[in-house]
Amino acid sequence: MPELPEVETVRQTLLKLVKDEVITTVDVYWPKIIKKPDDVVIFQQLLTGQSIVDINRKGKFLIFELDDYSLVSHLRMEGKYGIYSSDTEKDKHTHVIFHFESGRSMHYHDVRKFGTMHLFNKGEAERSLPLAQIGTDPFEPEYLFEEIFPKIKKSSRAIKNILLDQTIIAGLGNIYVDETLFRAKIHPLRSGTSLTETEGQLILREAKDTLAEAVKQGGTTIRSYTNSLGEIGMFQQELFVYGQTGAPCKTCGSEIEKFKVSIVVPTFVQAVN
DNA sequence: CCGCCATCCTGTATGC
DNA sequence: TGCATACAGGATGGCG
Repeated sequence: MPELPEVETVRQTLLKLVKDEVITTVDVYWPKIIKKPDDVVIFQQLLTGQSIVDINRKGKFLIFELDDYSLVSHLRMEGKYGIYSSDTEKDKHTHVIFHFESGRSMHYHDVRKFGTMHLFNKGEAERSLPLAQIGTDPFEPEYLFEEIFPKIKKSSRAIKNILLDQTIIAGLGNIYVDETLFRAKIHPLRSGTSLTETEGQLILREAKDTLAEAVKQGGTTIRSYTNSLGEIGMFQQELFVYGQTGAPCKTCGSEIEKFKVSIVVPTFVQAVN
């Protein structure tokens, strides 16, 4: 559920809280979250003594830059990081705790346990899965029409599904795809092959603009999302269609209707008029 | 190569 | 009230 703007908000908030912290020990309560290395004990050993130099982001992935390693973290639907004093009890849904020399600790909390962590040697993260397959993020310089539109144009899939495909554009999920297509006035079921260059340019521009506005607002709070200070985002006030089923359209006043784009990648909502 | 689908999870909502 | 079922959703890997 956290998409690019929410992950970016977490990155900025968390960096201020943990920059230069030094990891002493790591507790892992749900080992399946740790995807690499295979052995969780090795994961814990490698992290010991590492300091957090920086936090980067690619699409929806957070990348903790340590002295010798990069820790790639995906929050999936409900993953959250919070900072506490080290004597704070873990709660039911805390699955990983990073203890710091300062006496504070960073808890990874994830009700659905879908989040993932991959630890790589420095420099190897970008060319390894999962990052290796991830496409351009709209805030990277490679976010160019001539790079991306050909990939859209050759796909027979619905444009909504194409925009959700992280190998083509990184960072969009259901919320921002729905908002982008509404703003671009492109129907979500239009096939990639049917889109004109003008429409493609419009979609890519609206995607970036929508994400940029959402980052400014601190993201969108739907259900449980908050940043690492427990703060909610404000972009939900700006939503035209996502979660607006039954509400009047902000541009034409007609009722927002919901329909399913596909079983795997559900729901789009839009106004009828 | 391409697209579809199951899988991983559990809290919340809905149906009977 | 309680139980059963549906639903939400990102990325991966397997299949046709």
